[in-house]
Amino acid sequence: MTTPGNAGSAHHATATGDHLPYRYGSALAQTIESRWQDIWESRRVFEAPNPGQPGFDAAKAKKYILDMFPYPSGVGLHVGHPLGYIATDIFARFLRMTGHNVLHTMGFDSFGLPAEQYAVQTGQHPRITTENNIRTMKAQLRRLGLGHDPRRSVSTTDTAFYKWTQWIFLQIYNAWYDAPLDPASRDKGRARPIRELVERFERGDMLTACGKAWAAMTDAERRAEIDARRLAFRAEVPVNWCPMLGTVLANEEVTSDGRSERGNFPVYKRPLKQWMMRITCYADRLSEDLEHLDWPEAIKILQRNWIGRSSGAYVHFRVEGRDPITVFTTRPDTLFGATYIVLSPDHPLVNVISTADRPKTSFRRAVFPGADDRMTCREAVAAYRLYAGGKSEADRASGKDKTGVFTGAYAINPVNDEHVPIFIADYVLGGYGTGAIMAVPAHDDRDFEFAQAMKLPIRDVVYPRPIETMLYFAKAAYGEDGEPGPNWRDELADLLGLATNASNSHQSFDAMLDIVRTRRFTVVPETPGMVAGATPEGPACDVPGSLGQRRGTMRAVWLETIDNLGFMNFNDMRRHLLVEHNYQLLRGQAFTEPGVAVHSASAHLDVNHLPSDKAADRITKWLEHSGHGAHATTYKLRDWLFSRQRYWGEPFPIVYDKDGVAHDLPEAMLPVLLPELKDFQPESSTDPDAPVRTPLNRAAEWVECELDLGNGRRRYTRETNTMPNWAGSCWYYLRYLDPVNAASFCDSAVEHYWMAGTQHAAQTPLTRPGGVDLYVGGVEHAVLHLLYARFWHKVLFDLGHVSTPEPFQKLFNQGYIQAYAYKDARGIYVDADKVTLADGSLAMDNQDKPGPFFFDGQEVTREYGKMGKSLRNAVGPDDICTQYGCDTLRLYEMSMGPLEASKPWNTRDIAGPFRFLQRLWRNLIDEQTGASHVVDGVADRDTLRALHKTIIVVRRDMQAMSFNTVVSKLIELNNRLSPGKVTMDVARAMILMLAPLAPHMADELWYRVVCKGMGEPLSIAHEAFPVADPELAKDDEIEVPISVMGRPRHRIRVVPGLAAAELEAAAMADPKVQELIAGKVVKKIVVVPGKMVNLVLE
RNA sequence: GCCGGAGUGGCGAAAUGGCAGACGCGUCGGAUUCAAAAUCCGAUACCCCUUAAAGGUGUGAGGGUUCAAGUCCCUCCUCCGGCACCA
Repeated sequence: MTTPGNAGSAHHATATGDHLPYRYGSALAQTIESRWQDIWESRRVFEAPNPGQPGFDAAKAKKYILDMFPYPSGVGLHVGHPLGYIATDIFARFLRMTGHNVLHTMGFDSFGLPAEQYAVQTGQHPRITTENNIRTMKAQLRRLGLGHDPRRSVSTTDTAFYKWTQWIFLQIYNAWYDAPLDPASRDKGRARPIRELVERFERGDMLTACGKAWAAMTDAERRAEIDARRLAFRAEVPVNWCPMLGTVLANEEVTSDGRSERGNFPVYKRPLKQWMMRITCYADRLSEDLEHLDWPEAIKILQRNWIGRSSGAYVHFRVEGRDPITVFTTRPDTLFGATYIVLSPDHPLVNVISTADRPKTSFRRAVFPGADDRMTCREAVAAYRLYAGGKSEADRASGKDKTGVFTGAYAINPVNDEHVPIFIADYVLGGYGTGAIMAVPAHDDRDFEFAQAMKLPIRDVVYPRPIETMLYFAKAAYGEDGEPGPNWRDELADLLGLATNASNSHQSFDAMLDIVRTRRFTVVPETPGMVAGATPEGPACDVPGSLGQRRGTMRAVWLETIDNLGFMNFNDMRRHLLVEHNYQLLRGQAFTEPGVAVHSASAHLDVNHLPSDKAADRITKWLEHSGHGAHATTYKLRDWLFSRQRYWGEPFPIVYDKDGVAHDLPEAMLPVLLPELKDFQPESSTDPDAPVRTPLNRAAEWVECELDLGNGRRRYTRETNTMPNWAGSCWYYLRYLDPVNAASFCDSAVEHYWMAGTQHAAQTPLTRPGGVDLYVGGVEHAVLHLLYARFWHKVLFDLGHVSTPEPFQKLFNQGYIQAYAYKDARGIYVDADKVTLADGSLAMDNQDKPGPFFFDGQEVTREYGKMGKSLRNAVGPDDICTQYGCDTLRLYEMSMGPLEASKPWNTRDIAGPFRFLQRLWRNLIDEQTGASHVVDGVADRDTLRALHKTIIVVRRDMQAMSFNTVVSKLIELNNRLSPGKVTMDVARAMILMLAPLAPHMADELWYRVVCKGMGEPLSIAHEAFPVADPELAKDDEIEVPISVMGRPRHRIRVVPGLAAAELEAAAMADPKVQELIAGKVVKKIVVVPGKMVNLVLE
């Protein structure tokens, strides 16, 4: 007999039979959940007061728990989205119950493309779409029972919010980076207000870039000087222009095959005047400050790689009659091996230096499709540029064949005054370093390939120690051109044995060769057993036997090595190493590791025999002294492109006067509101060269404005670009702290309180970066949001607006929820929830069945991937909440596995957590009457022990956010209990431990069981979490396994806490143990008190 | 190619160097029921065996360290993620 409304299919939540009106089923879960969600809201259970506000308790420690800012999508959430939200909610509830002031809320990153796209299609204003979406999402989130402070919720599209986004932009605009003069200094510099820059110029403390005295400069010159230093500035730069999206994109938003991350449209490089953020000033700090953050190591590595710090030197190569070419290298120690120079095809000097002749050269002048030796150098350069420009990013990445052309010009290597040819080639990138390199083919893979393609010389300047030894031997053993002795291979092998031994690094080659030669005539006493000790070759290798035998073995190894090097004979070796310096060419591969400098001496300096790092130091110092270069650190990170040609974003608080000069608006004029528009269409185009016009250009009466900026009312035009999506998410976590403050983006005292670092005894102020205590989100934001937000935060820190140098102290990346997806014959994804098996049953309900699968009568193929819209395999949380209740959904999502792991969704598995809740309910509640049938009194010893053991591990695992094991421990405890027999002490503790995980049921049980259904129903969100009594958790007796030879054979029962000797005695006294070792000799007994005994037999 | 992460029953997964597979799903058996669903109880890594006992094997592969390895070290394979001519 079933209740009509619940007569679902077999896997649906249990029906509430008429005879059991209070069985925990889908309907009861719904009732309980909405009832408590209402109570929480009306009683304002989760409001977290700020210091000074009513209800604030200064005695408690604070915790700021944060979820990554979601975009309110129109299609609603799927069960993958709330995974992190549920986890943070559980953790926040746990913290609340363990005596913390917890700030946890949720807002919306609501500017962005989908709402605008929808507006373009339907004409509905994006604000309306956005507000609808936010409403839907809030309702969905509410149904999950998340304990957020609703007063703190903000949306980036709120004018009261974006007023402050604009204000922060102005802080950045009105700041410059005061970098220390010495780049190696520990002081990394900081942002300062522009005002201080002007003061320094006025005082003459700082020299202007143009070289003129400040007082002698015109207004326009002064403005140019300042504008060139602002942290937010406009520049004509080659940008990623995506004509289909009608906007430019940041580097981070372009995929490696040159398409837009959003929409997968082609992206073109095109010079445009754009707003930029000088994030590169912070590259060093952004990289270094990662060290003290409690973030997953993988994310730190991702960010470090993205910032791409590399340290080396700039080297100036003179060019006769022209400006010198500056290259950047990370290997200044290889400067003597630079045999040519390569410029990127778009390097500004290319046109200047390429010559109009057709020189005869020992190398090939041009290698690329269409190369023609009848061309002059200049013609070849032009042809090559055309060819390289036509290559897409994808072509460049895939095609590893090196191409390039000779410019006809030569540069002078400062270290040896050698003339080296200058090439252009597209393997050198314009945007990195100086857009020019010195090529050291012997020690760089790419240069090696290019040199081979162009038949350029390859000269070794770094050898590993053995090759350096051979070089010495080739030179000194028989004179520079003497005949080798008959035993040269044996001598060399012995010398290599000595020279490669670390303890001989201080010995000169001469001395070692001497040892080799005298030893050959020394009779070695054949004394077996003489193993270690001081021998001429230092500590011997591990080969057993006599010294003579060991020498023989070492020599044999080195003889084989010599044979494998590919030298035909001694003279061949001498030719490659000593005369031609082209061993790497012979080997067919560049040697890119550090080693020892060779062939690196000139009239200016000599670094031979120095290890690579020392040689690099020496050469860099020489470059600096002689004015030919300087130490340098460069970064892959580019300045952040901050303009978008879209409607639905924050307007810039910037206007231009009739001369096109930018003026920032005063704070009193904020916010600059978005104008109303009818047509939101960006001017998308398939033509990469189409003119760029933004939607805001169409709001003529908004663009043209008359303002008084301090010098009377004048006409201005407004900036018509908008800010990128990332702007709001760079600082939203600060607005949560003080969401309605009209006077400031965030009150300073409030900011100090919530953003202060979590105190650890071992941490000094330097290693305590402070910030949000826990930030949970997906790994996809590793380099975009997390880098931009850190950058803004550091600027705000430098300018004194926030108190910590870092925004997010601890970061946690939750894994994805994955699911099966299905493709039809055309390769198009179909709705996964409609795919059936051959017998007509839904594939979703039988995930272990291998198929075949059908959709709409057609066979489809199965794949597996991240749940989402694109794979059409999303499962909605609302459906699950309706069938089982959100408490079950919460438990299921937590019990799937570790939070950080990606794991497959399997609807069928939800029954497990659901049954757990049902059993727990039944254990405490009479399903007939709905009243508590918990008995008064205290549980028996065994149950009490189980309870306290559970409390111990639940607390530990909650702390570690290991919620999957928390769930299983509670299930285990519950499985010991029976309906109507649970005592109040156990029931109480059980309910409290359940409260963070399944808060609705916990509150309901508390009311029915503990309050006995009397009085106002009140939430237990602020009750104290159970504390274990270690005495009660103690065992009377424990079982200790006895292993023989590492294999468990038997177990004995003993009282806990036995010392090793006692445990051993107990084990040996056991008759079964005696039987196991009967007739055998016990060699050793390993005893781990409380754990195990292992008997080692002969 | 480089940098990360991961490989444990039919499935999701547990396991401070100390009894591998907790807990859940599924499956099988039983109880309850006129019957079914739901619920409850029991079994469930594999091999040998009628069964049980006893034994053996087993954490991607191969080596090593250790009294003892899923866990530590080395080599390799597979999958997932990121970067990719960054000088």
